Amino acid sequence: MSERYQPATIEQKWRDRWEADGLYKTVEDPDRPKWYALTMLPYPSGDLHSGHWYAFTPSDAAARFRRMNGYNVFFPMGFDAFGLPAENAAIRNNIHPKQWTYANIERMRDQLRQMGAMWSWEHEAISCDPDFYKWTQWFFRKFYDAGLVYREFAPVDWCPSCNTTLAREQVWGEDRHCERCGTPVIKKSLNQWKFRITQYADELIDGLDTIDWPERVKTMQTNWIGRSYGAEVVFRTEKQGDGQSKEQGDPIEVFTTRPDTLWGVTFMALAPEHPLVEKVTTAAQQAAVSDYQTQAERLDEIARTATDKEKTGVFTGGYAINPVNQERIPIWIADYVMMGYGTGAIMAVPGHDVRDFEFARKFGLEIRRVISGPDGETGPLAEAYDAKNDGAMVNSGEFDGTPVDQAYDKVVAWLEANDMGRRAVNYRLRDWLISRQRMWGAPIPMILCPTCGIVPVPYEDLPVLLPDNAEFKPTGESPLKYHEGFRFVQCPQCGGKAERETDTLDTFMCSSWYQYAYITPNKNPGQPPAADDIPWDKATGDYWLPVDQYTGGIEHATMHLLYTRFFTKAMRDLGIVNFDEPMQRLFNQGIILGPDGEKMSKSRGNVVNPDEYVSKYGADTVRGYMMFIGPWDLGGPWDPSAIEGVSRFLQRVWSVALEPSPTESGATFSDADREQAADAARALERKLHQTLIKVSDDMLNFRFNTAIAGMMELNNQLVRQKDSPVATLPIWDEAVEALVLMMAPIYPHISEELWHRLGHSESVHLQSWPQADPTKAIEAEVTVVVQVNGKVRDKLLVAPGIGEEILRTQALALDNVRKWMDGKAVRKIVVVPDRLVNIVVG
RNA sequence: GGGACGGUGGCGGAAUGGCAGACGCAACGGACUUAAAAUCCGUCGAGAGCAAUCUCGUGUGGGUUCGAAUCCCACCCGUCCUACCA
Repeated sequence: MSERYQPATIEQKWRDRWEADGLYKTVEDPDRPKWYALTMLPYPSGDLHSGHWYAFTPSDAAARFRRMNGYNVFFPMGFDAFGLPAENAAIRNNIHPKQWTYANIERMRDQLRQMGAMWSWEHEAISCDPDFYKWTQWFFRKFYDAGLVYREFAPVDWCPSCNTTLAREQVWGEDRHCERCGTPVIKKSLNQWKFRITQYADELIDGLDTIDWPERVKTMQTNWIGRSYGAEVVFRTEKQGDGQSKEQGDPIEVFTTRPDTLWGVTFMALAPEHPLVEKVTTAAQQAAVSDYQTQAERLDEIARTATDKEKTGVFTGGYAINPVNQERIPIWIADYVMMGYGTGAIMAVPGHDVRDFEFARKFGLEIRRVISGPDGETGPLAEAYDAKNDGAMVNSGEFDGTPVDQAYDKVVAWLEANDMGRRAVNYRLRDWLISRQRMWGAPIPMILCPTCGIVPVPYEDLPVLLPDNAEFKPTGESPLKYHEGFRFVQCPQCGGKAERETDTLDTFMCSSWYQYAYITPNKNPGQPPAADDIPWDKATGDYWLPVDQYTGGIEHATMHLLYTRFFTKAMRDLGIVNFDEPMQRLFNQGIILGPDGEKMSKSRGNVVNPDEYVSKYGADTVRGYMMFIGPWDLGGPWDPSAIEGVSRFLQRVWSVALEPSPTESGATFSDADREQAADAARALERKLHQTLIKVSDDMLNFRFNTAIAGMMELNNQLVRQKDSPVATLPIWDEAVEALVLMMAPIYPHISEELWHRLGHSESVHLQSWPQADPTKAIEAEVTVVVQVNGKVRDKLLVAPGIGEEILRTQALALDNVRKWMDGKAVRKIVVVPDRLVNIVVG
């Protein structure tokens, strides 16, 4: 009797051996197709949790599967190590964020190794290493030189709890809260650095067609960028003082998606903070307007309750002239107009826009119909009519009668010809705000000189190092501002006294290029990054890039996944890479929940610590369980009892593979037994090849749950025949070995142990994936269902590929079928070969 | 308000136009055991029947089809995303 499966005794042994043998070291090999498999890197928070196991172990299985299928796989790992938790821990425990972070990395590296994944640790990259962030700063500098960076004094989103500004993408939900801590953001006006991501808006949408990413992410990015086609129309304000005058004053640009409704404009509305408000407001309305502006500003500062959508606004007393018909229309201010979208001013068409309609009705403004109804109605409107497909223009002068589907083109052409406006595209996307007022990030390599203005730190002076002795006071300004040695410098241009920028870079900047850092991490250690260099060894990068398969959570859909695409496009334009998209394929795994089906959280007390399960069942069982719960993209609750199933499966495989064959145990078989075994052997061979087909397909498509089910079925068949003469035949060993090979990607330790115990000396992870022979998978007999009027009444056991005529005849001869036909006339017989016969009578 | 995804046994799920419930968990019955655990064998959608077998059954209602969990239409419910986007 061989001993039982004891994961504790084999798992550590094999991990040590793999490392000693350099089994997972990456080498370039021009003879094999390359495969760059990348998993979103973790933040070194201190402990590996269930979510890490759920994200990392299936992606490891997929990478291992590729490797067994002949790919030269690059599978690196690293740490996204800058960021707020380190700084908060620093404040709490009075320990430098650097110490806290590196201690956590040590700890997490050990925990990660327990997973038994095939990461090539020699390519590890850590974003807070100076040899990493010198390149992050280099990118900032390159982008600055290319005109993709600018500094702007403008209102920005500020998280009062994190004490820093946030990018638009980091502000979530209807209450506009901080993505990290949940605190509602407020507005502040500050000098901030931004990336011109909007320059790439079109390409960021259109490029989605060229990559194999989930539709969901593509939709989210497309909506986030929010491209809409329309027109810019220039209205002019009426000069102050003379109510009758039609003289034109200041231009007010508006963006509209419906230029064909221009004749229905009955008022204008400006965002409360629109710069022209001051100019158009009359003395009589000044007090009311100021009050409203103060109130609107307060609304930004208080948590917004967007549920209350009652329209508010105030008349400025000013008027504008509608360029298409010279009508004089009142200018209002209203907080439903956003300064951050379009031009911050709208032409209001109450007849055909719900919001304008509500506003007009509340304030008694004119509601005019300029598009006829679906049945040609031209009468007054009881509600806003948003005509898109039917109707025609009315009350619109020379355009009356133009059908709406032609209206846009005709009106825009006319506007352009008469210099009143032009075709325009508008985006919801804002430029990426990258300044953070915190110290645990890469310093922005800029110097502000009273004489020369903004001066970038010269390449040869990079990196701008973070001081190890900075205070970490969260004051709302970067703590680096209080570090005099850091803050005060000589201007590199004039040599005079100057100050460093003390803000640091958004950590999303580090993760925008980390996939490139893995290629040759920490290139030229200790050396400044040269302007004409790139952050990795070019030849190695040419071999591995771009990423073939990326996996990670969907929560980054409009943050990291958008930023890294922007980065790659900007890099391409700088000649750093020669492709358009950083990641060819993307798979989003789901979220692992607590046993109660709720998101795991300390406050709920439903956090599952994977380490407990690893020490009880072993890493292989936990890996298998993660993949067996259900489809990987679905996630789901951690069910502590269901893990038993995977554990039992591994136990059974262990004994099936290692227990002595029946004859070795002293059993004897008669000739008759052996004859019967021949049939059973063919059945086993069939099952084996059917399983190979199924599991190969499932593994390729991340369907680990059904792949595991397939292996369980094969193993169940082996268990049933363990004591029969089949277990003495060559097919038995073939099936057992193939099962062990199929298990290798998901269960790397036990498969290695079994492989060696089965008499092999080379690692199972260097073997090729077992190939299915489709001819051996064909069933000897298939069950053909016989239906009468669509209901199953009997079954036929026939040889596969049998002719339709024979099937028809045999089906009609069945007793049960004749009974249900009840002597009625046959109207039709549907035959699907190898599947069913349906006899339609009546 | 808009968008996406989903709704199948007690539970996780399988089946993407052709035998609904693979695989696993839980439960129940049995073997082994002094006993328990572990292991092994068996049962396991609901209802009727001694049985062969029959009826019903994939959120609800309709439709297409010889045939629908699967395709189409309408609705209900759930989850996530997004939101005064002009």
